[in-house]
Amino acid sequence: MKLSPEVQAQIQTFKQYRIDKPPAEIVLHYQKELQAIQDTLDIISGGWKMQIIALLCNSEFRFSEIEKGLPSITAKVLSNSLKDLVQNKLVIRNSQNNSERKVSYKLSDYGYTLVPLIIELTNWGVNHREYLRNGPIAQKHDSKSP
Amino acid sequence: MKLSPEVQAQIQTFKQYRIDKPPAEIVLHYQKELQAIQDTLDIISGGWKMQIIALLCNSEFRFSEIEKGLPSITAKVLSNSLKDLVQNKLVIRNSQNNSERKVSYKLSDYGYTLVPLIIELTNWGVNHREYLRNGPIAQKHDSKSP
DNA sequence: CGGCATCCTTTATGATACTG
DNA sequence: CAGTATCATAAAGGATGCCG
Repeated sequence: MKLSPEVQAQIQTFKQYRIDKPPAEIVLHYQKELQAIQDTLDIISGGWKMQIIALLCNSEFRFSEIEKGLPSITAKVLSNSLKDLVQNKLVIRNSQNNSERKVSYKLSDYGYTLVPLIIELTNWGVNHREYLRNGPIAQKHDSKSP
Repeated sequence: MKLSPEVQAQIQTFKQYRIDKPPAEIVLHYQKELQAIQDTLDIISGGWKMQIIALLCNSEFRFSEIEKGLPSITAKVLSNSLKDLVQNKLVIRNSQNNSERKVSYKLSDYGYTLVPLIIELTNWGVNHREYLRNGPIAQKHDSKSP
């Protein structure tokens, strides 16, 4: 686990910021944040949505291309996920010359606002693999060595 | 939707970076990233985990305090979630003087590595509420006005 | 090709009750 | 207080087949 200095600072801020109140009030104080987290997760979690979005970040894909790209997804789940994403305005469905035979999907501008989140998800996942491989001890040594 | 200049730059980078390859190869190229995203989501999604973590960021809580803090969670789900989180080394379970009557949970150092993710989840959720309220048109005007 | 309909299995969650 | 056990239900996911 190598954390960038900014992230370490971010974490330190989080750790040091303490509200001097009983738990119940702390909870109250963070209601909105917790709700926001839930809102986001409701949209992106649940199956494959985030992977689909991550794929679409990089190119426009057709239905079957996504299907092949995410090998263990089924047509039904993909279909449902895409429908949700389109409804949430994150993804744009393009049926070329009205033929249902040639449909492609791409991220909307709004969809691209998820980029920072995608980056964090990716980073953490990559780090986590490392963490699992190296064992929990690895981050013990001094991080200041040049 | 107001996006910070850095985020806008980030998004631009993402949008402009294109691999000039057929979709199948793009997919191949991103396999590892997609896997990482999935890994992360496997750990944090599924129920209430992220909210629990977000709560624990701010203080040490006892079981019943979390239960009250997340009003619609049930003891069973909380119990399972905590067990998973402890197993993934994100949360530390503290049973004071071995009495099962007084147990508290807090984030581990490793758990704190989720902070950047929590921030992004929160940000996006907050923005999304705004987006839903203002309608999708709001981000149309020039972002450079001082 | 891009799906939807159907059926079936698996998982997750809820309600309720109970224990050390 | 901090859970576990049990039962019941809902929701998600897979398999298969069909259609425009």
